[in-house]
Amino acid sequence: MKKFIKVMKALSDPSRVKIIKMLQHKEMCVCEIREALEIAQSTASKHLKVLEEAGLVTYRKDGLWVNYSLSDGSDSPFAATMLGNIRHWLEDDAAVAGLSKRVFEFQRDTICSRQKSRGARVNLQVESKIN
Amino acid sequence: MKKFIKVMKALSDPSRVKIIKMLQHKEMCVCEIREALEIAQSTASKHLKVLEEAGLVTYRKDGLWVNYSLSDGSDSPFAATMLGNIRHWLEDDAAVAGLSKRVFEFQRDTICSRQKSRGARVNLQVESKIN
DNA sequence: ACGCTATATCGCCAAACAGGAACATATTAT
DNA sequence: ATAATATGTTCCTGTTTGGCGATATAGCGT
Repeated sequence: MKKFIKVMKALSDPSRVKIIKMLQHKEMCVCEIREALEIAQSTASKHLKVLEEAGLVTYRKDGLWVNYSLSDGSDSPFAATMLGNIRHWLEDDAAVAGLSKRVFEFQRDTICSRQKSRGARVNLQVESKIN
Repeated sequence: MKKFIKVMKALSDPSRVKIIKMLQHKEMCVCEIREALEIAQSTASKHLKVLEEAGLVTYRKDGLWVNYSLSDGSDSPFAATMLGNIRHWLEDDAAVAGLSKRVFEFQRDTICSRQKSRGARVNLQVESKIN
């Protein structure tokens, strides 16, 4: 029961559901998710922890970055089934559709300060938050 | 999204999940549910309202009693799918299994003061709570 | 080694929530 | 009409939760 409740609780928050919907399209690091949902970094991190503990997402460390992706569901049959359901669900939701359309625009190279390729800095959002 | 969140929130509480699992076996009135879960009447009533607003259960008034049963899911596709999933899930959960086994022992005739048939009063629980 | 940076964790606050007791409502029986 | 009673509603309380800022941690480049 506890595992089931954990999955349901994890899916009871719009931000977390949006994260799941975005991860359907690509692996994402925390800063990309933060940028997409326009929430604080600590908030994004906490949401991801909740999803991870429910068995809905996994992470893969790549140097400084932590790449989150949907779990294969081997941890929790509840999580596996829910991920399957949610894949089809909410496609017509305005917020979800908007994020899905823009999901490939959120790239760590342009969002975060440290750039793998030395392209121009376009991280206006980050700078404005500092002031 | 709001409807989806409502269903997930409704299923995020152990008491509500137990109610769903019991309703798989039979229609139940509030006092039977209260007795089964050992919670206050107001708490049971509130839980049922949450489930009803999520489209998971319906009620049918029968005089003084209100009989709750699982929704057919026509209101919410999310609710319909979840009810289908939960039907198989949690069967091996200790608390759920215990309730399923005893679900037919919780009868309004013996639990509540007013008896349809004028059998002996066996509502010891209610009386003890009054003292 | 040292700074820089992406992420995790901690402390805090406000809102939401589960629980119960008390009260309000509606229906039945006398 | 009056009493009895099953359920809904309204407070109140303690706990949980989502949000943020600040700090700690870990890995990279110099």
